[in-house]
Amino acid sequence: MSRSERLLDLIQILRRHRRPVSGLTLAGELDVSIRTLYRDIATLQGQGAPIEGEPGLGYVLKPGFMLPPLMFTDEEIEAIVLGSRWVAKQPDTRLSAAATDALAKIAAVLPEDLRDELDATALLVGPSVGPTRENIDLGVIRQAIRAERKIEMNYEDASGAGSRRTVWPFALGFFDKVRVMVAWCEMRQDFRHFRADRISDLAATDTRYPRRRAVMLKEWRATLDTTRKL
Amino acid sequence: MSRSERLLDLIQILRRHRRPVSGLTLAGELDVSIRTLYRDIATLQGQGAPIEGEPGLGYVLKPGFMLPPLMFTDEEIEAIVLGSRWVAKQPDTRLSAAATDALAKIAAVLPEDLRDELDATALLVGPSVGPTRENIDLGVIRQAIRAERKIEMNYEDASGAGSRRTVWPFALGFFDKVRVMVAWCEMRQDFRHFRADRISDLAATDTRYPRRRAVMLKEWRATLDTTRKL
DNA sequence: GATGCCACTGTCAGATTCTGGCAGTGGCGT
DNA sequence: ACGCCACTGCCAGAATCTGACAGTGGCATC
Repeated sequence: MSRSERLLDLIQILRRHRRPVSGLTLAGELDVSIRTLYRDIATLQGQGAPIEGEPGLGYVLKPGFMLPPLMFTDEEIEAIVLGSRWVAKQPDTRLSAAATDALAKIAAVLPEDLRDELDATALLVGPSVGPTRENIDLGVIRQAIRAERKIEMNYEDASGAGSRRTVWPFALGFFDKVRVMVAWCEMRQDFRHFRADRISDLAATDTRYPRRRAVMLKEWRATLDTTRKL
Repeated sequence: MSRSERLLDLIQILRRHRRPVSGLTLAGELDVSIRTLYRDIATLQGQGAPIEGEPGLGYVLKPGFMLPPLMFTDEEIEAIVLGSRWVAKQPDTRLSAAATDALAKIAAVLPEDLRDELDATALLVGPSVGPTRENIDLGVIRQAIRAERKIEMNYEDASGAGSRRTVWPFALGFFDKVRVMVAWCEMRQDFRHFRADRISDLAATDTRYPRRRAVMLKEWRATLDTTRKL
């Protein structure tokens, strides 16, 4: 196994363990000496991987994605740049910032001439359609979805009636003018769509909901096959 | 200089020369022997770089972007996935396909568990707002922008009057319901916006327009500072 | 068809890099 | 004080990379 393959492997092993892992354990799994492991960790950190080591504990990899070297065509890069610019114009500030950061990260590693080309990418996104009346932080919803946590909130349905609900969120839909949370509603015991601008007093809980996000997403999609809304 | 650095250098050198370059020249620039150069080329090709060698001519790198290993946070990947999904829903078929391809390329190099996570990314894009009446191929415009070529077309302005024009396209704006080409109009001798759904009989020419795309983009942006439309 | 140019491959000794073991430092909690 | 562990410098042996040489085959020119 070549060195670069081993480095990718190391990242995968770190991903699997969420708790800190001792260098000795890692060295064992990779079948190299502890000395080499320290060198590998240093190399990865040098490449920007957010690995942290604490004496007495071990190593932890902060959650994230490591992409190996990758080749894109002009059109593929244009598509990614355009898409990220669109996301950057969304009202969800954290997601918007992430899109900007991602582009900046890509630009940072590119040679100068390609960076200019990125900047000059001729695809632009128009302004978003007027101010949104969402008064909640979509970041909280995305966070809850990632962690598979229940959410409590007040919701005002189309008829204007309000209610407090506990839901299991698993998707977020981006429409032209409105964002919609898709969740299992404990009250209705069914999938429900919640327009973000009708949600108030949102709070993510620490309670994990009992089903897997990906499974619920699949089931919900199946129920949509006829209506085909998202 | 380490081997991996040299490989990146090699790609940059190939990028600079658009004509085929002989292996001997490349070896000279990298300060390695020709034998090593052949090995490096083989390695890059193995990593997916579209390098082609022709006996009697030399090597050419097909245009594209090579990204070195890169680390993204969860939110940054979510932003890229969401953005690409949005682009994939755009009516421009080639760009839409490129977005899908880009996502597939990223998914292909990811370990299985991360690939699943990508698929299960909980951010969805709503359907586009009804059928577009564009009867031209936006891909032709994007191609002309990249190559800095003039375009000839018929255009029907807001008042309904039609005219045949030659324009220098340098940007493409994506709004909620309509796409707009931004170009220098030879007829008006000024920047003009052209709604894609009012363009017909579009044809890219082989004539290169006399100014740089990036410069025109900058100038045009300056004229917008007050109105702030894109 | 001979010649020149060039991509491309196999082989092998020597240069270079990587690796493992060892010794030692320092932080942290028991 | 002790154990645990991250982390560093050093050095000899292992693994890899590199350069030189020899040779094949495609293509165009003379």
